[in-house]
Amino acid sequence: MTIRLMLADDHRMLREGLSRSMREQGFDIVGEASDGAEAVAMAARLHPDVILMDVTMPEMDGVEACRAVRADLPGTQVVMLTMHADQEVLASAIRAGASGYLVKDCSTDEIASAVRMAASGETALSPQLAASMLNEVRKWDRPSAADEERVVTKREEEVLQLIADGCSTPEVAEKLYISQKTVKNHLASIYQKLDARDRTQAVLAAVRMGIVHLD
Amino acid sequence: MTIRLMLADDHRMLREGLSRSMREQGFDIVGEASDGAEAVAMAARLHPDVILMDVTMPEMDGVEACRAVRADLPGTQVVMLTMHADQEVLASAIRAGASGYLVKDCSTDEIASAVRMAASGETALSPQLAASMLNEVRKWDRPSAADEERVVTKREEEVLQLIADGCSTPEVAEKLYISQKTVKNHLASIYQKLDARDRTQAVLAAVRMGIVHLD
DNA sequence: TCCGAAATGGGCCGTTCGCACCATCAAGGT
DNA sequence: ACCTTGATGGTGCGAACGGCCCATTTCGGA
Repeated sequence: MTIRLMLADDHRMLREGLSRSMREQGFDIVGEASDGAEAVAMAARLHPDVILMDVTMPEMDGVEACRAVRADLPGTQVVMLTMHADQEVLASAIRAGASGYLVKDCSTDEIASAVRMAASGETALSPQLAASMLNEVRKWDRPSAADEERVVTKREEEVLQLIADGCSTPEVAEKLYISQKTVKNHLASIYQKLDARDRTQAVLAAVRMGIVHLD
Repeated sequence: MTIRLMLADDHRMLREGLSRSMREQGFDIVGEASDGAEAVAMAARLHPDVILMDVTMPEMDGVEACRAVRADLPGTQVVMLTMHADQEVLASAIRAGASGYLVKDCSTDEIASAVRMAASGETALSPQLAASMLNEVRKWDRPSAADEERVVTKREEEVLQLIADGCSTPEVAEKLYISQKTVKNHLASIYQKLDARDRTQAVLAAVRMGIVHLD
């Protein structure tokens, strides 16, 4: 019932250090690969429970290797290791099917914990990464947090929301009890403010800015 | 240099237990509130460094209270406590300016760690929440990861993306080296598949489904 | 081998859109 | 008192749009 662990990293020193640490933690180190392609081939042969995989490797990067492994071996989980808390890479890794994502300066205990979680089907990521993701979420929110500094007026916002909800100009006019011309005037004003040239761009810009919401 | 901590939770038992634990961890518990409104008023009087705030409270919920505190007291950080790893609430809390988000069954050490991180301007969240967020990211990815089960064809997807990027029909035609008519044909096909009646609705539907991306 | 889907294209027609010009009226700030 | 802004409206024009008919070619699966 010991977890069969495989390592993939191009730095021998880190690999051997990790190997020793993980063995002490009670894992069975079944193999070590020094690049992505080798990792994929070795995994197909050894069917490890979990692979600790570096992101930056020669031949094939860790994310690609992770994708390949996940496609071939559903029973094998992949925990990514990286130098920096980069949420871009994190997103790629998640999409590639990684079960965890750790920055390299985390403790042996943390790595062991992440591996055990991965083996039991759970997901883990370093606190640093979590914080990074939170900052991302915050960034997404910034525009809509600009409460009173409205770029578009209340009425224009209503028009935009109705357009986003699927209304045409006549329908918007009907729902707001105004003429089609007024709706067009509001739209023209919106186009200027949001630097859009048609309703499609205006609605997309509004969505990006959090002015309107998709249901 | 000890951190001045305030607690806000409607359950006396939990509050007192937390108070004792945090005192043992070396924090200075300056106040305890039993609902959101009281928490906001007390925070304005005491100016704590960090508030440990429950999400579900009478009078004013934790998220609202957090928003109020963050608006009044820039120097006071808020760490949210919750029963469940609900990413909806998490997102709200983040938007309200929370510096951390913990599930209630995490250890005293974890709470203490999160409070210290918050006090030093960092952000923390429980592993459970991290996993929850990862699942969200995965979910967002599912549609695009559903490689072969594509609702729209590759070509239609290209058209949609260009429209989303701000191109008109003639411009899409030019960029794809096809006639305007073909672009219209693709769009007509898209309208059927996505149940849209114009390009605006089609693009919005595609955005919702993760088919196209906003930059 | 044949069928269907995908991708390419044409023509026609009515509607909608975006832009140009404009006017009126109420509200709020200098 | 004046001026700006927001919201309401009008006319007209040319381009774009969406729906409808249709055809051809290519390509992979039944």
